Amino acid sequence: MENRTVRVLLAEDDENLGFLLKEYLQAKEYEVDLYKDGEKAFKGFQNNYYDICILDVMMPIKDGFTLAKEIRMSNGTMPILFLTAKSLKEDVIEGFALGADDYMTKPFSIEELLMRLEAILRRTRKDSPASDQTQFQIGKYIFDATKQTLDQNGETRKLTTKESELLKYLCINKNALLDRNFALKTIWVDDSYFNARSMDVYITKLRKYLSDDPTIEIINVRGKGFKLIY
Amino acid sequence: MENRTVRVLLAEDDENLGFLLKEYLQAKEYEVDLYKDGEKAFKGFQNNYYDICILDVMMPIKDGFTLAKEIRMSNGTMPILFLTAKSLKEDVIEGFALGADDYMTKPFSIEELLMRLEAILRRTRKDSPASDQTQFQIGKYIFDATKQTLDQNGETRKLTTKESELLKYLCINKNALLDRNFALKTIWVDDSYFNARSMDVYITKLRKYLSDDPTIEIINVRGKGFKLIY
DNA sequence: ACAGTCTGTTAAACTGTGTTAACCCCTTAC
DNA sequence: GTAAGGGGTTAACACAGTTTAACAGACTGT
Repeated sequence: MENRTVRVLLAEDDENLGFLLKEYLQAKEYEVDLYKDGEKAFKGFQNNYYDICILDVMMPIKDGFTLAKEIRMSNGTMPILFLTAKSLKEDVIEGFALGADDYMTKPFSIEELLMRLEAILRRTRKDSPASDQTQFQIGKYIFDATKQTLDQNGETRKLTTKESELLKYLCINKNALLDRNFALKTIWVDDSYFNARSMDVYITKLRKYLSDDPTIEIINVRGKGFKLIY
Repeated sequence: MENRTVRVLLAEDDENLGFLLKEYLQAKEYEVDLYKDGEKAFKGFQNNYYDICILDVMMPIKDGFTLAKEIRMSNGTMPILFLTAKSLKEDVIEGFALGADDYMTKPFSIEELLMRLEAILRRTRKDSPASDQTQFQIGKYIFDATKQTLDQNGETRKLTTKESELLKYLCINKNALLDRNFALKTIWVDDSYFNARSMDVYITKLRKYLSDDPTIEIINVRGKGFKLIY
C-alpha cells in the first residue's frame, strides 16, 4: 500500500505561527501550503487538491468560519481543523456546526496538533486504514482471522471461532507474551478455572494444526501465558 | 435512510458526572451504557456492540489508557474519546498514541463534547457502509435489497421479505459479526426461541442461494451471531 | 369459493463447537 | 524426595446451530 504524501492547506495570518507550523509539519513529511488570509486560502483551495484544511478563525479579509463555509459548499467531506484564540463556547459550537473535525484553542502544543491531525486522517484517508489486521503469515501457513481459515500450500483448514480468536491474539503478540488472563477475559469473558482448562485444550489444537512447520512453536510461560514463535 | 441509534460506551467513575453525561446524551437520542470502572467497562465492551467509547482516564481498578489498549487489541478501529482532568502534554500525546480520536480535558462544556462526538461519528459512520445502501455486490452475485432480488450472471432469483432483510443486515456487516439478538429484534421483532429457530432456517436458505460461489460463506459465531464472508 | 402457490413457523433428526473430566507429566518449593 | 500445582492431552458430553420436511395461513387467479 503506497502512502502518498498528505497535502495540508494552512490558513494563518500570524506570520510567525504560520511559518513555524509549516516547518514543523514539513519536517513530519507533510506537504504544506500556507495562506495568509481567507481569500487567498480559498483560491488556493480551488486550484489544488488538499487532504485536510487547518484554518485560523480570526484572519483579515475573510475569517476562518466564512472560509470553512465556502470550503464545505464545494466539498462536503473535506476535513477541517480550526485553530483559534477564541475559546468561547459559542465559537467552538459554531465551528463544529460548520462541520469541523476538530477545534484547538491557542496557545496549543504543536505536538498535540500533529496528533489531532493524524487522528482525523486515520479516519478520513481510505488508503491508510489503521484497520484491524486480519491476515497473518505464520511460517508456511496463512491465517485469515476474518474468514477463520488456515491455509497451507493451497489446502484450507476451517477454524472455529474460538480457535481463530485465540490464534489471532497469539499473532498480534507474535514472539511476545500473550497474557493468560488477558486472553481469558477477552476470548472467554471470565478467567475461571474451567475456562483456563478450556483454553489449554485450544492451545493443544492450535499446536496440532501448526505442527507441519517445525519452525513454529507455541511455548508456555509458566503462570504468565503463551508465546507464538516463528 | 433508517438511522439506527448510536450506541455509546461511557466509562466514568465520577457518579455525578457519569450520570449527567448519560442523561444528556440520552436526551440527544443516544443509547448510553455507563460503567463505573475500567474492568466493568471492558466486560461490557465484549458483550455488547458500541459505535463509540468515551473513557475517563483516571478510574479505579483499571485506568482509561489500559482499557483503551485492550479495546484497541480486539477492535482496531473503534472510535475512542478520552475524558480527563489531566491536561499534561505527555498524557494527551499518550492518549492519541493509543489511537484516540479526541481528548477532552475537564472541565469541559457538555455541548462541546456532543459536537466532538458527532464530528467523530460523521467520519466513522460514513466509511462503514451506509445503512441506506440498497445494492450489494456479493462475490459473483448482485443483491438488491429494495427489489428483493439476487442476480447471478443474468439470472434473477426473487427473495422473500425476510430473506432479503436478513441478507441486507449480513451485507451491512460484511466480514464482521451480525449480532443474533440485534437481527432477531430488528427483523423478527422479538428474540424468542422459535424466532431464533426460524432465523436459523433462513440462514440455511441464504447459504443455499449463495452456494454457487465457494468464496462466499456465512459462518456462525457460537452464541453471538453470523458473519457473511467474501 | 376453490385450488394452487408462496411465505414463514414448527418439528425433529442430525452435526459440530466448546466445555468438562480424567489422567498424565513436569516444574517448583520445602 | 515428595507434595502441590500449572499445564498437556485425549475423550466424552451437552447443547447451539444445521438441515430437511411438514404444516398453517395468506395471497392469487379463475
